[in-house]
Amino acid sequence: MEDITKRILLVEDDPNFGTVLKEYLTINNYEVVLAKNGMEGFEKFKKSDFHLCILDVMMPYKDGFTLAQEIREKDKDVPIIFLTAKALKEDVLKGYKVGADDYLNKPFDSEVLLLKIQAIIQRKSVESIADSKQFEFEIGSFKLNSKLRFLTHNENTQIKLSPKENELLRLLALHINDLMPREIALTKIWRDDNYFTSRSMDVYIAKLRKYLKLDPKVEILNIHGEGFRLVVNP
Amino acid sequence: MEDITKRILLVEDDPNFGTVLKEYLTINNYEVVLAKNGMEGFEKFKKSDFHLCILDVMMPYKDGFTLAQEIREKDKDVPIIFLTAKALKEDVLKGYKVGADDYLNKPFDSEVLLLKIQAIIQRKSVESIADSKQFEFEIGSFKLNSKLRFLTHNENTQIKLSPKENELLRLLALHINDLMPREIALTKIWRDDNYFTSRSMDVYIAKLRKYLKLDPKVEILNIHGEGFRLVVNP
DNA sequence: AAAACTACTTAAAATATTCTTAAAAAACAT
DNA sequence: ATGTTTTTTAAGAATATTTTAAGTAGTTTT
Repeated sequence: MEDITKRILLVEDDPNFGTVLKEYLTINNYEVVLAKNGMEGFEKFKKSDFHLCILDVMMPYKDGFTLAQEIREKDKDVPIIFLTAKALKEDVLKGYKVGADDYLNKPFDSEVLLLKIQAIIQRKSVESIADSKQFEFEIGSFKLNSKLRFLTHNENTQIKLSPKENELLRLLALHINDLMPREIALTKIWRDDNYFTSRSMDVYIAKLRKYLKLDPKVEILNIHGEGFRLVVNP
Repeated sequence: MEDITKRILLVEDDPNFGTVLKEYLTINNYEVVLAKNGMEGFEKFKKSDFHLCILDVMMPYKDGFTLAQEIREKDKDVPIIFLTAKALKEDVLKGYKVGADDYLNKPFDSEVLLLKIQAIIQRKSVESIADSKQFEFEIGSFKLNSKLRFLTHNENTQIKLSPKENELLRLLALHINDLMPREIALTKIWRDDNYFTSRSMDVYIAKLRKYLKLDPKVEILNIHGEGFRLVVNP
């Protein structure tokens, strides 16, 4: 896990509460940018790169939901937490619809907020392993180019991969030596996790194993009931 | 992030309402155990492991509050939601005194219930982040990797573990040198505490003992009538 | 010391999951 | 439209896992 300090955009129109919360988060090792309304919040969001946004719902000019929508247009993944004084059902629903990751009613326990921040940032970074932009992998004596969809062995043998073969091998490579849960592959690649897609995946695992036979040190192990593990033996 | 479906104990004496609510929650991806009175509710609670309890307040023989108290004695953390037809202030107070996490008046909006369930379970799971995932353990000259489900001895022997073997050894390791009560393993791993699951557990203890023979300093002791103890002798 | 209960051992039976192969269906390209 | 590639479905075989059973051994209670 990378160890850079995480950057938080905090949009809160109450200046007292805003600065106190900023202080508190800063003490707890986050880098916080404070904006005092939706307008300013969006400007600051565009100018920089954040790991998390904390938005007050009730703000003059531009409320938290509208801001969230604008932010979502720019970045569909950044986690958003709403702060709100009222716990109206419509609001909570609206929030989740806009893509909230969490919801906190004021007054809230600051320790809970910290834990939530931690959990949400961590979850997103785990999820984003799969959406990583890495397209080239070394797997034993193989090289996988998952952009051009081929697998090369020792510079001389080139195997063309079908889209599914390619994505599956890439996902295995991203988790190399570690567990690649069935569920992840099914939801990311097949977009559906059921009996038949799972059988389909098995068929693809068999195909990949056939290709990978060229290097006896490379194998795909099954972890019964959990998923698969691409290992490169020494 | 674990993705197991959350288990709910629902105690409701009105059989019609009870089954409908159970259906509704099941559709929304919870695993629901329904009990039709306080007595049965407590029995079912003791036998398994739940993420949330939903208790009707007005029930013959044993009311929701009394049941909640008994549940609290067994587990001081499990979230409890009360369902009640009347919204008497004393009752609400009594409920919170017993350790309610939330209160819902019948008739209630099922969507609201879902949101509350979601929020409460999520909050609790964030709070318990500390006791979360320890996946690697040293047991004498063994190393247990309970994510990849194997037990290594002196770097050279690797033993694959089945899911139950793995969970049981992990639980023993979490209580190392200390008592690991039968009841805990049965409710956490087998999710049911009865004669047969207990016999099944014995079989697994025997399997683990066989593996652990490689290091004579490591043993699983039985504490008659109580449980087991994984000890590492000097 | 006998009775009653609890734990241990072993193996077979029952279940569940994965692997293999091939054909059918769908998607894509010419 | 037709051939090619890719993906899904199917079904039986092979494995892996879990439960059940039954006899034995050990502990506690009476």
